[in-house]
Amino acid sequence: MKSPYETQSDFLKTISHSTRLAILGILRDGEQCVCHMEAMLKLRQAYISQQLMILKQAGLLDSRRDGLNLYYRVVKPEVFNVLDILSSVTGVSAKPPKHKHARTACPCPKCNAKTNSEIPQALKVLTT
Amino acid sequence: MKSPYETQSDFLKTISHSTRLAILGILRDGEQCVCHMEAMLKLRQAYISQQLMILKQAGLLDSRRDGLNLYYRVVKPEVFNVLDILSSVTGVSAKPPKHKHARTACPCPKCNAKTNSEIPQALKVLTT
DNA sequence: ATACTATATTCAGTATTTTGAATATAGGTT
DNA sequence: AACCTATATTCAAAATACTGAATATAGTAT
Repeated sequence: MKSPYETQSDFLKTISHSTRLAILGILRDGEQCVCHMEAMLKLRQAYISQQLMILKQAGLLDSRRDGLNLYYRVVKPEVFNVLDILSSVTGVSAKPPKHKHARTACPCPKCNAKTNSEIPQALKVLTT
Repeated sequence: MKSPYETQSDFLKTISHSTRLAILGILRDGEQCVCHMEAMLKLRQAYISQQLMILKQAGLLDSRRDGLNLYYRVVKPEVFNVLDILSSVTGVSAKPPKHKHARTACPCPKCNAKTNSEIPQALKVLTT
């Protein structure tokens, strides 16, 4: 039904949005939960969720639940190739905001892994 | 003023349009006049001109006049890299329509070069 | 069961993009 | 100058995308 050009422009349309590009940027290093993006991007949760749905419906993302948290990841790593080329064409490389600040703000286990690991395993068991 | 993500999404927005992708596809082999695209794409001239302006204002194209004809070309060849990656990500490669049919329909000197060259140079001078 | 937490969905108003129709212009030819 | 040809511009209607506000849901813990 769809011409190749339409298929391609549909794909481009789903990623030609600054928030969605930022999300993809965050997911470069692997899966992340929604609350993490919320902290990094400083945007409302509902809004981020909307953009995640758009990316997911387009088949770019998939998600995995772990307890209360949902971790999103990029399904096709080739997407990152597009982002790379994009940086070179536009001359600007969009790095996601620094982790440091956001990590403290995001409450998910993954983001707090480092902090938690400072608690010795033996002690950790006791505190649970 | 503009964040890197905005710059990138602006670029993506200008190319995420099937007609504009088709135009870029046609310009892969080098500059072409508007009437050529008109014949290849079978779209109205005014419409193609609009899309050309969008691409030009975005800094992707430039044009050169030769007599009555205006030849457009892609300024940054890196753009083609984006198109290539795009094909691999989407799984569809968008080839421009066959030359053969269009060439006869396009009246510009460039497209009729082959036909004209069949007329011996000496004779050609006489016919002019 | 109740309450809480992380995430999703719906809806509506606004802004932007798309597309077509009509018209304008600039350069070339006679 | 008058006319033709190739291309550009303007305008408006229709379609689509963006964004925010409010609300819903699905797990989890108590």
